[in-house]
Amino acid sequence: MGRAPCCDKANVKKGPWSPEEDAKLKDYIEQHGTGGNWIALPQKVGLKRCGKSCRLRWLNYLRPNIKHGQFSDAEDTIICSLFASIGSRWSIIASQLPGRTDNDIKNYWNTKLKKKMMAMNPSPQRKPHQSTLLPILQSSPLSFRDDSNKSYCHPHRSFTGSGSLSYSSSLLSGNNSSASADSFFQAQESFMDPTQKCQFRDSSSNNMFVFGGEAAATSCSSSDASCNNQISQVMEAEFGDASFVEQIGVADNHLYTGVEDTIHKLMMFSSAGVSGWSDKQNGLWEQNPLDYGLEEIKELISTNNSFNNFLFDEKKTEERVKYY
DNA sequence: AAATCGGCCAACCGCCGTATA
DNA sequence: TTATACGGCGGTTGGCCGATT
Repeated sequence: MGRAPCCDKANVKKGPWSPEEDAKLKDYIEQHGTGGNWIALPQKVGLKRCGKSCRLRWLNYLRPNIKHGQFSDAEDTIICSLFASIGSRWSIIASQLPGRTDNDIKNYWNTKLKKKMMAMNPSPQRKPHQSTLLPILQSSPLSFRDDSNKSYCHPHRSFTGSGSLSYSSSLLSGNNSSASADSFFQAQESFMDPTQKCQFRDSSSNNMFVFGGEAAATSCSSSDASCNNQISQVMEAEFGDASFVEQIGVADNHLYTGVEDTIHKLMMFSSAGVSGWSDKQNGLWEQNPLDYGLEEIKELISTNNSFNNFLFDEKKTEERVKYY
């Protein structure tokens, strides 16, 4: 036999929470905690609510340090890069944005950010060097730095090269955004040594991103330096340029290893396609993975159990978002 | 001033994996 | 071992509110 029924569905209140209900729930949890049992909680608190409803209210609204309101450009960037990598795994994405809830991010994506992206890319037939992410990156207070203090920037581009190299804001802030976009990515592609690592730091959040070179290559278990080029090809197919940024770590250690692992596997996945590997026995690939656009990749992620397992099972518990 | 529209967001719904009796 | 509740998640809905006509 199973457990007793959780609550009398006919006698639970639905709809918006009153300030009195909020206060009751908040006071109780602050004094006694949840007790690890949400279903029993409403009765203890004296609320005619379903336990699930209490849980949601607490997690999305009442718990401490919840951030409401405007998302920063840095947050936009993180959301976009993670969405591109792992799709609509809102809880994982939320784990990278302290104070934000999965519900918040989901709403923000569905109502604003997605439209922002669509507006930037009205046609699915994107031109080369037309980046979905660029305008968001453009609006971020970015600076680039050379990880090894060695200058590898293009000599004719306006970077400065000693230690902390600052990216010229003039490239990003031009009136003609598409022109500056092209300039930006052409510049990046031309100066980047594929064996080197290029990082940029979002100064507002102190998040560190890495694209290109060794960082990506060493994330690839095959130690194949071409891995990085291959992930670039995948990203190029989707974004129209090879400059899509892989977030492989953040300075404040908020990034879960599970996410890193997912991105790592995404790289392996792209690498596998190039090397001719396929998993048709499992029905995983019907075509060379490099022939998939990112939307198709995300579709695969969301619908194909094999791929889902491939991406997530190993570190499932690590990926679970900790709300407390 | 009233009606309509559209954006925003809190909350609900339903599914899935896990825990438990 | 099995049936069922629980916890968690993503998708969707519906009401509120400000902007526009």
